[in-house]
Amino acid sequence: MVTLFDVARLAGVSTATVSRVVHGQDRVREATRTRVQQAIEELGYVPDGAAQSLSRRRKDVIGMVCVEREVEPQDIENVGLLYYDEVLRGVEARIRNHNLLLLITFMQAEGVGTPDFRRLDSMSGKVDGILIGEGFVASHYIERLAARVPVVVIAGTPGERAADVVAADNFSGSAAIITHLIADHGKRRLFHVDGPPDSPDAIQRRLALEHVLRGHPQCQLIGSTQGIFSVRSGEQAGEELLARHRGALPEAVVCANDQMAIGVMAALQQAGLGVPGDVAVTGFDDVPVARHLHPPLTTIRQPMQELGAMAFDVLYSRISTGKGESDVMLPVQLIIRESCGCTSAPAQDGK
Amino acid sequence: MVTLFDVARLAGVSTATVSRVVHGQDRVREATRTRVQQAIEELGYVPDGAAQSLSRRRKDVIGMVCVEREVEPQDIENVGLLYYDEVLRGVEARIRNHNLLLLITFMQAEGVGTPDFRRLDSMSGKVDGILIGEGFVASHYIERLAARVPVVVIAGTPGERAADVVAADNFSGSAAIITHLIADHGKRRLFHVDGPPDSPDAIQRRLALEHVLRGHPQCQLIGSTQGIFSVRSGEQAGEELLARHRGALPEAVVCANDQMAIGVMAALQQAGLGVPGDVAVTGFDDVPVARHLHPPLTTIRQPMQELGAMAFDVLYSRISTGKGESDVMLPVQLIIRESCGCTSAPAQDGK
DNA sequence: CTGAAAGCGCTAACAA
DNA sequence: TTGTTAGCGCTTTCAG
Repeated sequence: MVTLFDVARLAGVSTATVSRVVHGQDRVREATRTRVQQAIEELGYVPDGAAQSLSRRRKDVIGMVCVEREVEPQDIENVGLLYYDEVLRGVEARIRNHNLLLLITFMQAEGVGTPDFRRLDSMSGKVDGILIGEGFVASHYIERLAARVPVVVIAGTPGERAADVVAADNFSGSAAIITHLIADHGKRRLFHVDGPPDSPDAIQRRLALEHVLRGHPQCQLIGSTQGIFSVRSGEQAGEELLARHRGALPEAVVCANDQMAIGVMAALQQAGLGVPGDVAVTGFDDVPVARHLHPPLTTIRQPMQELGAMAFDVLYSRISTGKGESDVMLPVQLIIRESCGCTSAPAQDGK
Repeated sequence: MVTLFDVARLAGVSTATVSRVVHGQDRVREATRTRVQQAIEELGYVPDGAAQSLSRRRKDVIGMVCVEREVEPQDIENVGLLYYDEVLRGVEARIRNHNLLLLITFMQAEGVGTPDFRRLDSMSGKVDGILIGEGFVASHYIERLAARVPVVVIAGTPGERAADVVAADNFSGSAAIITHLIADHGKRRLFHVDGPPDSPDAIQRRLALEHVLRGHPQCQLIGSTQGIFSVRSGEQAGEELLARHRGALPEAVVCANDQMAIGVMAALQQAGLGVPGDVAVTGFDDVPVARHLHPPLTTIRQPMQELGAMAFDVLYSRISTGKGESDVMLPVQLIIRESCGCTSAPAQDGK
């Protein structure tokens, strides 16, 4: 391995000088600089990250934990992936600008057992701060991490003790889409495909549903079922709905996310039902494929990239200044397409 | 920051002993061990990764470079994401078993300019080995990295000088799907939506197309256009096709990947054409949503997770033993659904 | 403008 | 079984 020392010897200077030219900060005589640079080039020298981190007391690496709910590892459906993709993009964009690197790890939501635990600890020793990709990691867990490095939870429940939280305004979004169904389409009989009970996002969305229904006594929730945010679980929800309410179908199925909406639509169409003709369906998130579905999915756009970017900003500010904003909420947007019963997508769609 | 030394002092032992109990390898008297563990617990000690790496001369981190082609940063369509998701899963599964961590970075394919270059260098100083997520990074680039750590290229062109290459059998897959179109559906007039010119995958797939056509003189390629593997570029390809061949449509559109097939189908359907009624369409990759499209997409399944897993295995073997397999090719599978004109999906579909 | 030298926190001989 | 100690490669005062 080529070290600073090797370069220094070849260039006939001290390691301090080499370090200076590598970082371009301090003033070094032009002649010396070029000589050193030649040596660096010739040797193909690249500084050792571990040594730098140790010496600088700073890793220049941010950790991101992506929590997965998947139970059946063989299931082809990708659960939270589309979600993380987008969040990740937002984070990455920022990371790049700050010349940091991203250390990433996936974790099972359940089985918060020893192995995953140890992985997180190990991560916490290699990064300057940690982003938790979804807010349903146990608080004591978070506290343990936060004892070592700053932690920001994305899509978590505001009020986390040891960490900052950045989330989208799920409540308003959910209320908006349900109100659209009721007020603009006159839907009365609703069916709800809920998300996992421990998901802060799902909780807010459900609360909004209940809130809106309370304001519209003429409407009723004819049934509901719980999924795990995956396409497959949406399909199952659709089948269950069919089995239970074949005789008197709901007028609209409100899904807690797009993936499940995809599954529900598939199940409905499989059974020969038309969407939105026979039953309207709505999602939440506006994943990239939502607009390409048949019919295009009416949903709520979460600013997922912004979520990632904002989470990073908060984390970075904690890291560098020690200060941050403990609870940030980002606005969402109703995206009207056709699965709700609207006939053509208004300009809101964005393109 | 809590250090080994702090723990040692609190427990009344030397740092070496603490190190021993942290790693559980060496023999330590039971009483001492518990005393040390209590101290660790009390202080919330977690070893510093940088110091460990420096001392052990090993980072326990694998780097992964995801190359993106995206030109317009504002474009909502996610280009290679679905692809990387799957590959990443394969890699992650292995990483996890080996108790390593994953350092990940995204890079623009174009603009192989200074900024990205520096990011890669910086990564190479923080990892034990690097996985390049797609094979169209310039060779001299790869060589530079490979001078420091082992490098494995996923979906690259076999024969890379400085690195090992792991790829799917694109040629056979492409040949199989086109042959299906010609032999089983009697398609004669084909249109090709090609991938980026510098993509090894796209090159193999195109070569297979030419190869098959050569064997079927009665068939003709009525036109072709080049996309960048994104949904948007597929849409544009579809529009272009429509503009150029409205009068005499092709019988089938062969797309170099699923994303573009999605775009093509959207454009065709937008124009009132039926798929596969008026025009058959095929993809390549079998991304998770392929089966949920309308019609379900006939495509080639690349074993993407296996690609990632295999790439990791090769890399790991290079890292630990210095030996590896320089060119590995994984088999692919024809997935017949409905977009090719078949009426129902045979059992091949997998579920 | 450049060099010498003291660590950063941990590991791993080697001694005891 | 436990302690001592010499680094790992780099940054950063502090002198010169």
